Amino acid sequence: MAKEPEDTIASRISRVLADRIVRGELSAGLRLRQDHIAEEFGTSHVPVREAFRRLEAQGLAISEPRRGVRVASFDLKEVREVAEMRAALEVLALRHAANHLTPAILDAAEEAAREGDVAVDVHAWEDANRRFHRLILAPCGMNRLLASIDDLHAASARFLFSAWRSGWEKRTDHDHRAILLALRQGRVEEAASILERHVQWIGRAPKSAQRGTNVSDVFAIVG
Amino acid sequence: MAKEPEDTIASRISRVLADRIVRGELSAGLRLRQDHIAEEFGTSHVPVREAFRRLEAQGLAISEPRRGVRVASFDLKEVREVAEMRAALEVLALRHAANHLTPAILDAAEEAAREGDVAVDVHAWEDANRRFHRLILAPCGMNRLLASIDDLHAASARFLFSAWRSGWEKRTDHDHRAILLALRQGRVEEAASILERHVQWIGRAPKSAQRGTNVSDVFAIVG
DNA sequence: GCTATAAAAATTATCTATAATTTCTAATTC
DNA sequence: GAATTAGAAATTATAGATAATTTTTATAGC
Repeated sequence: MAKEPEDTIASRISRVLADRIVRGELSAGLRLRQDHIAEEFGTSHVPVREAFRRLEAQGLAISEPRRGVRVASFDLKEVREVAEMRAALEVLALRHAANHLTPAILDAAEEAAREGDVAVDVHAWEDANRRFHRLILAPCGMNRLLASIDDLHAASARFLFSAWRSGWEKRTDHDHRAILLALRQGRVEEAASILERHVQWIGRAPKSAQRGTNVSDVFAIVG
Repeated sequence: MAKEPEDTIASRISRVLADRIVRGELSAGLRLRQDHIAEEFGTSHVPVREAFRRLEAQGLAISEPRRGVRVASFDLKEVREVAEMRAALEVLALRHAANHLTPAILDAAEEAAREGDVAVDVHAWEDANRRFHRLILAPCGMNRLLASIDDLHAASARFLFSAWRSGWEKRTDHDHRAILLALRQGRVEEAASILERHVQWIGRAPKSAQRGTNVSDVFAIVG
């Protein structure tokens, strides 16, 4: 019982590695050695290589032929790029989801927002945040779009975790509430425009560091 | 000499298979048997499996554990989804590219538009079309965004080829010209809005078929 | 003739082995 | 002591082999 969604060793490895990269347990630039990973998972390196191809496509690893795979690095420019892509795609998804949003879904999203507010660490906050966004976007029923958004969200979360490695301050997210309110009242375009601004905020720091700066120097209130 | 960009057998295989799928030589639903492909390329099946993972990420193939890989099918709903994603992302790219567009680039794009107008078949037209879009978007310098757009463009081209399998009528693309004119005169938002409408046109047929319809029943003047 | 079932063939997923390349280490030279 | 180079160790990419699963084919029953 408790069957996993995907069955192959390769997909399991790619999921675990993606999670570690996003959480910052594997830091940018680190070499991913196929034999070592194979040994850890008790497999040969063949499925490991397949997992690498997946991570590459997600933008979490980069592979140079004959020279191995390393954890992708990311600078502020890329974080902003991801934020803008997310803004564009989430707005699209929300417009299509709007008609299919039920009160039950909006209530669940409200609950996710509440959980974000009381989160005790950045991981709990991000988990609630991701649930919020997924809940209001999933009803669009556009699978390719949702998959892209998921990948971009992972990249954003990676930045979030790396920037917030130390310390966590509780705060209330007004944007999420404003989005829900607009949606409940049928003001879809207003919800979309708050969402757009909300997501674009990522990587826009108060005291903005310059290009090429290491990401962890910067702070951003993110969603 | 004449070194290819990527060196591994897996990447070569994935490029060739992607091209065949897009051109319709491998039709939707067809099983891709790793041993057969391995034999064709004179390799073992290991690099073939890696190529499969890449195609999967591009949305050109779907893989079911233990049951093999098949060419992804696509219906009108998915074509429209891709069109809307492309519209959203190309607009984003154009806004960022606008400041970096030189007269030389715009001239090259004009030339690509001209080549599209005189194309003798759908493949030549699509080639010119892709060059046009790439030329005006690439200067945005956002690699992840451009890679996503490329994948979406491939999906669009696949639809185009499947819809146009028989017959080709010459036609002039006014949108491309209008976009260039607006860009030359610095009216970026106007160019973006023409581009958005232009790309969204894909899959919007004159005599629109209903959901679940086979894609090749429908016609659309696409970009 | 059609459906169900069982055996055979084909196919996938993975492991082990190997050649080629890269990276690391240490000795040698200036 | 720093830079260079030669050799050793590690690593990648691919091939070949194998167990498990799925698909196909052929057969038996109705």
